[in-house]
Amino acid sequence: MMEKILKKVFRYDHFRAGQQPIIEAVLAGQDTVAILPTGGGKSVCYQLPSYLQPDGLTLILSPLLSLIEDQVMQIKSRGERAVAKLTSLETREQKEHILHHLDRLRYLYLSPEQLAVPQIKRRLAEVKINLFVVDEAHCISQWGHEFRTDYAKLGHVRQQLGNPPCLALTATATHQVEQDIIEGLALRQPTRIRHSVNRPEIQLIVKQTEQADKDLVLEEQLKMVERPCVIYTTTRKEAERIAKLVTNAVYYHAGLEAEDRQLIQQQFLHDEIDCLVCTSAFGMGVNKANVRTVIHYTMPATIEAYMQEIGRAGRDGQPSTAILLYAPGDQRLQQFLVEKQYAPSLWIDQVAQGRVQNESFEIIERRFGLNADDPAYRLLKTQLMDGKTRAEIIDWQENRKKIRLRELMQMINYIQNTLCRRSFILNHFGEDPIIQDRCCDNCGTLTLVGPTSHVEQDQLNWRRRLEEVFFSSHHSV
DNA sequence: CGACCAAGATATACATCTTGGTCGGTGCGGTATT
Repeated sequence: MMEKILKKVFRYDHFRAGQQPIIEAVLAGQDTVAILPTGGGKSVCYQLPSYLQPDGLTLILSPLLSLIEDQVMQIKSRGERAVAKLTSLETREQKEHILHHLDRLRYLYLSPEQLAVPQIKRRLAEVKINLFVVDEAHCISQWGHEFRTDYAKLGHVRQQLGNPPCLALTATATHQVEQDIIEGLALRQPTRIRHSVNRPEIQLIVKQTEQADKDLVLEEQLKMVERPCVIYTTTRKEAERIAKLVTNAVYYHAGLEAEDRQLIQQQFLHDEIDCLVCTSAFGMGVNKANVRTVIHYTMPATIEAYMQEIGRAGRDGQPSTAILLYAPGDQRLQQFLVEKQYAPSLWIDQVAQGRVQNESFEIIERRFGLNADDPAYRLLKTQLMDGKTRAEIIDWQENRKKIRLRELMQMINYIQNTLCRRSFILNHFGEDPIIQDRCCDNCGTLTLVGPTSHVEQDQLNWRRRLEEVFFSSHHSV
């Protein structure tokens, strides 16, 4: 029966590794955490069961509006019309229309923030929800604690919706992240389906250098690797600087206009751009099969983030390369970025004091010159509104900082480790070590090829189009 | 915390050093402003 639907609705002949047990668990009504390699056909896992159920709704929580958009389009393009999305892009009228006709829907996509809206929550609590899906579930751990706190509240919301069975999907999760997911979603004895996070097609290289030589080392490496290539930097400024330095490179970060971001991503996807220099803003949901190389000009803050980022290489299974450049002191910027996410104790005192005296946040903000858009302040505000005391907040923050600095330290350990890098990572994810060809620089089994270019001359008109975009306007940097 | 930059000081007539300010990532949503 499952195979029939797979063929008829999704036009696939066979299930891919891991899909079947996940679907079975879902159909049995079990809470499930599934760690599947990227591009492993995760959407079939939650879209298929719906056809084996007489009625009811599948809710899908997704981190990015662009991902929601893509998924809805894909579903519609295979002929399924019973799908809708609830985001800030819908008008109030559209939202009301959707909420009044939930019985006609098979799939509803939304952001965690929308699910926190009382009116939406109330309405959804009245209908039968077959499955509560959290896509890119590592966001619960990565963003839920401080950056997008609605992620951390999904478990509570799910209970308010009558405890529908839950499916959490991600490509990379340590046991700690998996634990965060289970707790964050309030799962009960979940079925855990875990595939190896190893990506055998990606060889792992670290180049230690001095700060002053970094550009040279980068250029040297670029001569030896294949394109398409992604270069990750920590700051927007650096992304722009390096994009100027590298032939045919284009930069990408969250400071660009949404249209420019979309254009650049599309051009990269269609092999019209050969080398993309970006911050961590790039990558989630990007499914490009032939990325041959990912270079980190500066390191990310965690090994999980590193795996996510290099995991964008080699989706086609062909030999690929991940190179990380490290100069002493590189971790300091990441350390700073961790610390600046938390409010200084002065703010905590000022705001907590004001709240005790029953003052509005608005008045407190004005008196102490606090910026309502500052993420650190907003986190503090959320915690106070959740009823946490000054002492609890300070304890919590100290603990979180400690955890995150420890994660950063593990990243440093990866860089300075002199044994097999792959085994180091696998161990980090709780897996057994492995021996393979094209492993890592420490194993000494690398293969490097000459540079290649997938960009044909006649495709270079992207430059013209980009120049139009950049020199005509508006874009903020 | 450190990189970067602009303004000012120093010592000399153009350039270098010092000081002080700003900035540094990821996204949702909604509010205030053009």
